[in-house]
Amino acid sequence: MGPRGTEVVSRGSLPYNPAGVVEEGAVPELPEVETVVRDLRPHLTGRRITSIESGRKALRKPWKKRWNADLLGQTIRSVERRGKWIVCRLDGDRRLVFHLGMTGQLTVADAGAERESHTHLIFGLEGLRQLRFRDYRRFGSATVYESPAALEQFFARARLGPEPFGLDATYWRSQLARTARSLKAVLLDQRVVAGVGNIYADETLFQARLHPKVVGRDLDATSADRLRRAVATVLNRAIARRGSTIRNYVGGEGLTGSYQREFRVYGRTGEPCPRCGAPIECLRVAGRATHFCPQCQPARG
DNA sequence: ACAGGATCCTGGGGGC
DNA sequence: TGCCCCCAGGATCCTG
Repeated sequence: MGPRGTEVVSRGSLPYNPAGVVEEGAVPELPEVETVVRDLRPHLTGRRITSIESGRKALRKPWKKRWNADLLGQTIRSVERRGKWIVCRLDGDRRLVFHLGMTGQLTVADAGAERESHTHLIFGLEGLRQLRFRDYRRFGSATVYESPAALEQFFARARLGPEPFGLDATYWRSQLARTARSLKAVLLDQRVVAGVGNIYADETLFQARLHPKVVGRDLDATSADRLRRAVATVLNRAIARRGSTIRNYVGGEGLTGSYQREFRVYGRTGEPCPRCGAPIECLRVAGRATHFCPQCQPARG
């Protein structure tokens, strides 16, 4: 049994409000996830989990009932980011891990605050606060790993690549040199570098002045280095703006990001390139809508 | 091994 | 007005 005052609630379904306004999240890539982590950290660190409520609808990975008992009464010791994953370290060495998928939101709210639709998990915290996980499209996940080794095994099995900051130049060049895939596909591949999604892949390629369809192994060392630096530059700039808000994405404190105002190419099809004025084009590359400037990002060169 | 495609999911928007 | 279809794109599974 957990400490006094704790409870496990798993009532099968949480209040659902189909008429409620769905606030579509931004696509959470590294800058958005980093913003959420920074926002949540002061609210979660040192807080004990006093109750857990899980909804009936399954997320990408189903929440296991036994995790309720596993986590109850445990204290959150730290909140970190790894790629697009959010990792909460608990005492007892367990890890509570979230992925926001496409539309996930992780926020701290007062226990009495209105429960919004598509809320799938609620962790009661000391001080009548709650950690809430919403995700209307349910591409996100919440998972518990029994030990740091178990979490590392999961990342290893997924072959999660290195963080995009301070990337080793030799590693980066070799990753590009060994692949026949497009640069767009390489940037989206979490095994090569962790954290980049569709928006920042396009912004990165514009920053590096490289065409998204250029094949990795065709890239010379100078261009490869330019791309490596562009990834960090673009992501850092976005973090400084608290990520991008498209429609109603909110960070962990309910605040919006502003990087979307600085998109150079993403979602700007037909608009003039901010560098040369040529109309931005949109192609399907690696299965994703891909925005680029045909003048600044020539297909060959 | 590698690359590309299908799958999951929901709401919004365009076409007729 | 309503229906149908497509689109958005994270990770992961499947196929060639």
